[in-house]
Amino acid sequence: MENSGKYRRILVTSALTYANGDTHLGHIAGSILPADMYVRYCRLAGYDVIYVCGSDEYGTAIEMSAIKEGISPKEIVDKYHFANKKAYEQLGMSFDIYSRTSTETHKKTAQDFFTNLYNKDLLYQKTEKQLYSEKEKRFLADRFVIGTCPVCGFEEARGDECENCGSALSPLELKYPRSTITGDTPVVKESTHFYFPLSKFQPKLEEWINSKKDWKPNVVNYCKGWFKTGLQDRAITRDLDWGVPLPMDGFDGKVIYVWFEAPMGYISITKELFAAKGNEDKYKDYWCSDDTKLVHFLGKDNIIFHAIFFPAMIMAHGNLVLAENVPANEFMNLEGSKQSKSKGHAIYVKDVVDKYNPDSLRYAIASNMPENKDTDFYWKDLQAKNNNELGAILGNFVNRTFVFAGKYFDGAVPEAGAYAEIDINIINSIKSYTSSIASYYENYKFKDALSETMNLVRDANKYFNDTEPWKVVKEDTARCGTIINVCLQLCNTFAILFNPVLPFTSEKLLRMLNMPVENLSWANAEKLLLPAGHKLNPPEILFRKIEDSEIEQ
RNA sequence: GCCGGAGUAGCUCAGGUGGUUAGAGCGUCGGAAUCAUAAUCCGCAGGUCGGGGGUUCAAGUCCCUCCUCCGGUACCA
Repeated sequence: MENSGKYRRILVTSALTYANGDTHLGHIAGSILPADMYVRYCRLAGYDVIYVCGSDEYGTAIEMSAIKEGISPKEIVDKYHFANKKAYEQLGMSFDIYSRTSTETHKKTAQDFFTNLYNKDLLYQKTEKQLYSEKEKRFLADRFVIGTCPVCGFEEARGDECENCGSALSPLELKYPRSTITGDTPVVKESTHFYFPLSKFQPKLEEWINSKKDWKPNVVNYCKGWFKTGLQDRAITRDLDWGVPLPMDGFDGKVIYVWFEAPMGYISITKELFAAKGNEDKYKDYWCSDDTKLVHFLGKDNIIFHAIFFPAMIMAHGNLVLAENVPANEFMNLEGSKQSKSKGHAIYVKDVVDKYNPDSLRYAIASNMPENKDTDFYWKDLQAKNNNELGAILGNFVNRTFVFAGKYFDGAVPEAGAYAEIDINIINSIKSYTSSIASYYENYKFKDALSETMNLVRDANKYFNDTEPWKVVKEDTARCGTIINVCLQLCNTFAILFNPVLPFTSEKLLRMLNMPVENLSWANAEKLLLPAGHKLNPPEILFRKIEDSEIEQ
């Protein structure tokens, strides 16, 4: 396998979920499901892999949500952290740990990181004018100031941009500025912040990105676009209450800026994972060794942080591993327009996970994953994929096989006699599919992996049709036994090959086959593991039909 | 405005370095089959590849231009 030479272990992350709202299918499609499929594949392949994720809990937007809902930031993040953690669990996401950034471990990790750079003299301070609300006693982020656009005179222009004429603005340029929260008029006040010298790292970053020949072109080109304009230094502190305080005296009311501190969550959460196992220092095996393959899964809105900012921070730090790949996805829209928390146009996991088979949701999303461009999720698509593909092709094959075994072979695996050519062909195609699917997973081609897996099931149905066991059983029971034996072996293969995308179905199938979960390994997918005489459990329906009435909403 | 991505069959999507009749799944229609959750299998039909211009023996693919959508644009993360 590809990582057996250079890499000894794999560290997979999904973009941390910002804890100011419920997670929706857009998050799942962009950064969570592809990572989960990849990780599940890696486990089956026998790799040493860990999968870390969690809630991103600091920053202005959390404070604003708190004000809006009339509760404290802590209450906000508690509410959404646990809600989202549960939602992911219900969808079968197999994080080794799903934690959060408001922990002591994270605070210490972020502060140590800051101190490390500070002691190397990499950071510098700069004083700038900002808008300050006397009433709220806080500095206002650009987007929380509105006023009259100096260019076109639009009266509702935001501090960062005028929606009317499209001009990029600074809040100091606005005429008649006011706070979007209270409406009061802010004053100009000076504040001193630490800056990270991003510009210094541009040559190293360019060299690094240019060496990545197997990255997606959209990610590479996006970065090159930033290089072309020239990277600028960036503030890494903010005047805010809700965040990680600076690890030094004399900076009261200043916290580490969330863009700088959040990605360190990957590190602190890994620490937590091993601390819980009694050896926190083991995190270093993953974060401080060159033979770790670090893979960040995320949506396109996050490319800048994972392909430029965070790598630069890691270069500055000097003792951490850089990403081996950043397979960014585009967005999954809903019924033709983008999903958005603020507009309420989204499918929240919590609202659908009880209504539908989680595997059907996973399948519908994975088979239309936005790997190359934005895609659309349609309810009728979920229904069609569930009924016409999962139910009709996979469910039906398993069901017709099990019913046959029950009816004619006493619910046990019949003996396989001499194989006919048609038997040998399907057995051989198990092997070739197993290896081609593996290579799709290795290369982050999840849609291809999935359609290839379904193709094997299509072949299986064709095999069933062509061998006509319902006729053969009347003339030649032994031959029929061979056919059903092959079909049952195929079911066992499906339990393994579908595990990355349909984990619940995979388990169910194994139960029906009366096979131990320990058998779940990629190497076993191409083996004919079911011995003759092996007793089967009664079949269950794998995918119930979704009726028209259920999706009309 | 600037940087990056996208626009391909009724629907959802694939189509490194330009090369014979542009692919798949689903849907539609026709046929076969009847073991099975009326589920399967075979076949037909369906596209002037966003518009316009150019390079070339040859363009979905390269160049120019225009339109539309998405992301970023450094203080949302």
